Amino acid sequence: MKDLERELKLKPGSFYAAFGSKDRLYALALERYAQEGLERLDALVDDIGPMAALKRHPMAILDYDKSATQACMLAKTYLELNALGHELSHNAASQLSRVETRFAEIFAAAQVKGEIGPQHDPNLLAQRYQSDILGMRISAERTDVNAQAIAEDISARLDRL
Amino acid sequence: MKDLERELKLKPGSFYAAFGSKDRLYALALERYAQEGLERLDALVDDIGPMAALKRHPMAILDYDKSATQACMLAKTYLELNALGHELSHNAASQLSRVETRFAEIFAAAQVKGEIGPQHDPNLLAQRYQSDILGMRISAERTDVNAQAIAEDISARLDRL
DNA sequence: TATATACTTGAGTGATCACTCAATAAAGGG
DNA sequence: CCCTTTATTGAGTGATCACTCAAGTATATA
Repeated sequence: MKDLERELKLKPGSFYAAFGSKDRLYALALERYAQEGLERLDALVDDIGPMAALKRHPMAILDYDKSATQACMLAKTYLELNALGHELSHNAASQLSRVETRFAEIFAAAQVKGEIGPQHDPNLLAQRYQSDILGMRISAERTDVNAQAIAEDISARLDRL
Repeated sequence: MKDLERELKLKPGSFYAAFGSKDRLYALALERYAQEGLERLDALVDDIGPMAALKRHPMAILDYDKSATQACMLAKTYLELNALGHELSHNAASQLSRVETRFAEIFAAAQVKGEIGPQHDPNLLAQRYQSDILGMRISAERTDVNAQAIAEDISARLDRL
């Protein structure tokens, strides 16, 4: 809160008039975070098609704003607050599901275009893909792990579907 | 601390006499956590060999103590405390590296036995494997994700090396 | 200009945090 | 049995947390 007050140049009273509470603003931040991530993904799909977008997405995540924390804000929030039984863990969980659903839609689109065999379940592919990305993003925050190699491997694995 | 005092039946003074500080005990807990995980892994290797152990390990993690939090304590600690610049994030990071190193050794052993082709780098395989497991363990903490399917997929992928 | 309305201010509130320490009790040695 | 040492106790400390609110300032309307 101190950091926010300084950066936003809002005294506590103004902050609470504007946002209601720390948690309310945090919920908004979670939503925007997920929204912007999805927009970048959708832009990729529009540019290069569903399968190519899924293959490119992991590396795009690593390239995007290297200065910021690499691990997923939704996952971090979920893990941290689920353990405490905090309300906001539900927000984080539903945003994660929202992203997962979009992944599934893109896998399904790739399947329709024949880029993935019809034997695969797009929902399972999406869960595995999201799991891979969460792992990669944790790894990317470590200094002694080659996250690029992991991103490349995630992409390479999509070729073998 | 309240929880610890209640469970350990130690008043604050006794706690600090015994453990020094909250962080000192936490460091011990991180070490034990990593140690016990490695011991279960090594037992698996002894029982069924390196490659079979790596294939079985993901599902074994999900089976072990389902009542507890599924996400990796080392990863959770690292993510949470690295963001705050906290000392203990280094402890968590080095325990993660210790586990990663053990994975690499097991991959190397599998390679010696001819269960994995010689073109693979055991260190990279270990990083990707650990990343997969961290992702799986996050997914396992979500109620709407089929973590078993992810575990099976991690194993299945090892067959294609 | 006069007055009503909206926004801003920052000292202050109660709760909780990790932690301390003087007092007390228990254990061990001669 | 006394005395030294070691362990336990729990009220209390200062720091920090999210948050409040009465007072002050700016803005809009008549």
